[in-house]
Amino acid sequence: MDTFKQNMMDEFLPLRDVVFRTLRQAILTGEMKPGERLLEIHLANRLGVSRTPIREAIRMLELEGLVVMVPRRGAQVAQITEKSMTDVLEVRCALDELAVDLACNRISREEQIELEMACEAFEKATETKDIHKIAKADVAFHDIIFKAAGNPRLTQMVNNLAEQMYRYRFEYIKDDTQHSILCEEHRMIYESISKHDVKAAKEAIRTHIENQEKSIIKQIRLEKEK
Amino acid sequence: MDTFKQNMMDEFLPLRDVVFRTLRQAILTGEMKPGERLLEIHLANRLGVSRTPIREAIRMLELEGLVVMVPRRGAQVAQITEKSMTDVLEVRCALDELAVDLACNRISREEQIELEMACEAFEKATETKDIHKIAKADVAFHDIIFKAAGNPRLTQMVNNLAEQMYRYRFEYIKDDTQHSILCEEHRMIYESISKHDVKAAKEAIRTHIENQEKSIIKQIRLEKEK
DNA sequence: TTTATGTATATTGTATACATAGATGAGATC
DNA sequence: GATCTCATCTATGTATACAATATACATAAA
Repeated sequence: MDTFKQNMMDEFLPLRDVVFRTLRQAILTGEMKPGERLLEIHLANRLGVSRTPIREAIRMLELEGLVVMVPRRGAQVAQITEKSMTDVLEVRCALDELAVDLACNRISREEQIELEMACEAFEKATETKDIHKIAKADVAFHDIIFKAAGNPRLTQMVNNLAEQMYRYRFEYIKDDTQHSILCEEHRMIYESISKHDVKAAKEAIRTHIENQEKSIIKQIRLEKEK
Repeated sequence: MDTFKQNMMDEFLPLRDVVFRTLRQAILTGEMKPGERLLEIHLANRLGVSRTPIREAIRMLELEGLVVMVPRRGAQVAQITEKSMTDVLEVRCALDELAVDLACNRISREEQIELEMACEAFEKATETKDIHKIAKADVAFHDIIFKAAGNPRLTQMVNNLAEQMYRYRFEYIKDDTQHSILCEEHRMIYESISKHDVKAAKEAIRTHIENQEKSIIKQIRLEKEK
């Protein structure tokens, strides 16, 4: 929970936002386990703030679906089931398809270049075997697509969904037998968008997401056995 | 703002949720205009509660995109531009397509019957010319599709998006020259889903949403002129 | 006349205090 | 020994008090 201080330093934000980020991170990284209760006073003492910003942060987490409220018992970290994960992925896939569709039609010359560079940067990153770096390069690649799609609302929604799979992300990227496949998929996506080939681009992103889905499902089943 | 008492009676909810619903309704019905500030004490006095539940409700509205926060100046009702509306509709269309796609594959025998009945109920409703009734029947029809799609996450997201167009909904339904077209569209959707014809169903729902979009855009331009 | 500065005020941000419902546990009764 | 009752305790829900900051207005200097 020492990310609190980092988030604190980062910017000049209201405490609620700092708390929100801190708790979200804790949930997404698995530091706070599903079912775990979020006791307000406890968190307040822990983070050195009053209950007010804690409560406001919980309201935000609730809307994001990361915690669920039990009446008169407060908040607890939302359970993650295989079903809830495939539900999220179904939606995410549809939104990612929309994003590449729009990007095909709206991408600018500059963005095309950015996308190509991001694609290459990702390949380079895989060579380093540094999973944080790889994850970052991956996000950067997809972000350019969203920017090119020119629909902030879409971007916001996909980001929120993508975040929910954060905790499985690293497991996926760690598996370096997958790296060449990932690079290939990125290249396919980049090329189809460049050629404004909507059909191919959607196909490519779908494959990309579906592969991720398989990996995540595998991970969930593995955890369940434990 | 007297919907507050109604919401209050409705159930045994925390005040924050009552306030949330009340404010959301006020924004969606246009009672609170875009750009209007949400002054906490003001609202608290008006609704007869303290600032705490008001603040928590504002956090929720913020996440839903209905209000925007200006640092140290508080919340104001989000502006609605033609762009923001088409952004929402683009996403909504993609999600609705996903919904019918899933529904085609997952709909049960009972749900098929429900859908047929809802389709007929809608036709009957249009004959009454009672726009509230028509709107309700329309929602019911689409709700069955979401239920059949079997993805609660998807349902939640579409509902949120659909809500944002609430204020234009009535204008759309009021235009009774459109009623026969609406019925026809619903019938197309119902039949394609019944036949598990994914392609046709997606085509049908897309047409349906695009028609709505045209109507909404027209409405926005009309308001702009004033 | 314009700009800068100081002060008052309004409003958000944060902390704390009080009220109430639900959980827990001890003791009594059957 | 089991169950029921009541007291107590814990945590949330709500209200209020206090702090910090932005805005507006007025006044003074350039």
